[in-house]
Amino acid sequence: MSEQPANPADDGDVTRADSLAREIFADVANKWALLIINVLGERTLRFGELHAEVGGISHKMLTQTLRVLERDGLVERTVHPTVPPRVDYVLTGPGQALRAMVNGMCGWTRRHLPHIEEARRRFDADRSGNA
Amino acid sequence: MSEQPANPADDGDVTRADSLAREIFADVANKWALLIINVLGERTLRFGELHAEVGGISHKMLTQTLRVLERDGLVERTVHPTVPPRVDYVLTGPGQALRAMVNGMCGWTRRHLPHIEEARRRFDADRSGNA
DNA sequence: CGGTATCCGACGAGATACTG
DNA sequence: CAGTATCTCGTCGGATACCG
Repeated sequence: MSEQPANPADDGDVTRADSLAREIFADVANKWALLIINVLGERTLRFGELHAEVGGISHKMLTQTLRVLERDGLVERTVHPTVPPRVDYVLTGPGQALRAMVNGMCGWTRRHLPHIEEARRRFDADRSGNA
Repeated sequence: MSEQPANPADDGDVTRADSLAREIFADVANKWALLIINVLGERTLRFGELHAEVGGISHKMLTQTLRVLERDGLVERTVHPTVPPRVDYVLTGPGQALRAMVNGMCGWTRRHLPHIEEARRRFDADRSGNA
């Protein structure tokens, strides 16, 4: 990520690593993935609990996003062969490291909520004036 | 954000604030917005410079995302009435605070890149086996 | 150079129904 | 209860072209 001065000597691998980083970043930098990581917090949650705690996410998107996170090794999925079935999700080490940042973002959102709300009003007011 | 125990007494405002938080979070929690905030870093950049530094973003998405960020008061847009026109973008206070977290995420991506790459290989290998 | 508008394909994402 | 499959539609997002 970030700046690559594009050293002419070491081509062919920097770019590969960079595109991979982009890919991973895209996996993680979306609304649902971040919300899931956030609610997963420290403790293990079942599929249904996740569904309830995230709120507003469809059954499909939840499984889908969870698979991506599982594939990237951010969450661990444990299937208990009981009936009815029970599946637990828990953050891995890297997942928890990421969660710290996501938590920061959530805190940021809460802290700056008034500021942003006002910024929006001003912005919207300005463009009504000279439409 | 985070857990609202849903106190039965104070309805009607928590939910409004919460949905607003969701909205803002959604504005910010997407690939392009985060990448823009990241490259904007500390210093002011022109539209064209941003376009080049982000890399892979279309003309349209750049303007579009910038407007959202401007509306939420995360970036400040300054138009110089010259010819050819020149437009500068810079992070506001809240924008810089957020950038810190985004930077963290980028660092995280770089650090865990090998781990994730391997996790992916294992995941993909496993499901080839019992397809 | 920066922004807007339009067209259009591709995927994101919900609803529903079925399996184990 | 958890997951997959299919169908559908809305929106994201790229390409192009035109204004200031």
